[in-house]
Amino acid sequence: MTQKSDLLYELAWLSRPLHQEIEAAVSAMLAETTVTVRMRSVLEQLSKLGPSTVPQIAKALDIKRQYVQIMMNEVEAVGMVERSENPAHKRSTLFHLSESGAAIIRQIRDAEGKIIESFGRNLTLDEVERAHHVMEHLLTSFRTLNQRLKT
Amino acid sequence: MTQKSDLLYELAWLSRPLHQEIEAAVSAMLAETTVTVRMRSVLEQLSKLGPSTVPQIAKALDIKRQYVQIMMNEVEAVGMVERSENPAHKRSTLFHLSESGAAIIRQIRDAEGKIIESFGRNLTLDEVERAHHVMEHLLTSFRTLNQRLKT
DNA sequence: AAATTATTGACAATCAACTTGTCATAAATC
DNA sequence: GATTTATGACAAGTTGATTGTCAATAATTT
Repeated sequence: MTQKSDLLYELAWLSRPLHQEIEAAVSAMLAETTVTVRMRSVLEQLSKLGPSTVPQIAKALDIKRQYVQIMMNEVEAVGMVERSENPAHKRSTLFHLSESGAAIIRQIRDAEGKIIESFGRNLTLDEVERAHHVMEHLLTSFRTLNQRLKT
Repeated sequence: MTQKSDLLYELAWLSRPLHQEIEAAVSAMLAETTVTVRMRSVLEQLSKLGPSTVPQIAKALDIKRQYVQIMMNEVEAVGMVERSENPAHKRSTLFHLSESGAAIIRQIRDAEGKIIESFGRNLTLDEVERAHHVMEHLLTSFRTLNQRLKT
C-alpha cells in the first residue's frame, strides 16, 4: 500500500465523521425553528432545482420517492410549499416554494453560509477548488464502483 | 457569499453522498462474507487502536457505548475477538482481535485498499495531501462549532 | 477505612431515516 | 386500444443509532 493510497483511504473515511458533525450542526441550528432537518432538505432542493415533482427530488437526493413524499407532505402541511399549475397536469404534481418557504430557506442558508465562510478564512480558493475536485473524483469513482457491484 | 465560501459549502455537503456511496460499497463487498458493516467497524477499530474496552471504541467512533456493546457482543459471539487478561481487572474488559478476527479484517482492508488504489491513479500525492488537509480542517471546525452549540 | 461518585455491562424502549411492498389510478408508449 | 410505466397513498419492516434505568464494581474524596 502506497502512502498516497493510505491517505486517500483515510480521506474517504473522513466523510463519515464529517457528515455526522454537519448533521449535528444543522440540527442544532434548526433547533429553535419549526423546521426539521428533513424539511430543510426538501426546501433546499426546491430552491436549488426550482419547481419539481416528488420523484425528481427523490432522484436528486438519491433516496426513495416514498420517503420524499412524506417529507413533502410535511412542508406542504405547514404552507412552505405549494402546488404549481401543472401544464396539462402532464404527469405528476409540481411543487414550488411558497413565499414563506422561500424566506425560510434563504434565512437558513444565509446563517449556514456565514459559518462556512468563517471556516474558510484559513483556506485559499485554490485549495478549496482542488479539494473539491478530489472529493468529486472520489464520489464518482464510488458511484461507478457501486454501479458495477449492483449487477 | 464569495465563490470560495460557496464552493466550500458544496464541498462540505459532498460528505453526505460520499458517505452514502462508501457505505453502500462496503456493504456490497461484505455481502458474501459473514461480517456485517457494524462488525467490520469494531474489527477495524481494534486493529487500529489495539486491545480496547467498549467505552474506548465508543469514543473513537463517537457513538454511545451501549451500541458498541451490541456490536462487540456480536463479534465476540462468532469468535472474532477475545477478552484480554486485564491487568488487575483494572476497570473494564479489554478486548483484542482473535486470530481469525485479525485475518478477516486484514483481508477486508486489503480488498478495500486495492479499490482505493485504483481510484487514486488519476490523483497526485500532493493533491491527496492537500485535500486531506482541507477536509481535516473542515472536520475540526465543525467539531468546535458543535462544542459551542451544545452548551 | 468509609462514604461518595463515576464507570461499566446488561437490558429495554424509543427514534430517525430510511427501504420494501402493495394497490389503485392516471398517464405515456407501443 | 392495449400494455407498460409512473405517481400518490398507505403499511410494515430495517438499520443505526439514542435515552433511560439498574446493579455491580471501581475510583476518588474525606
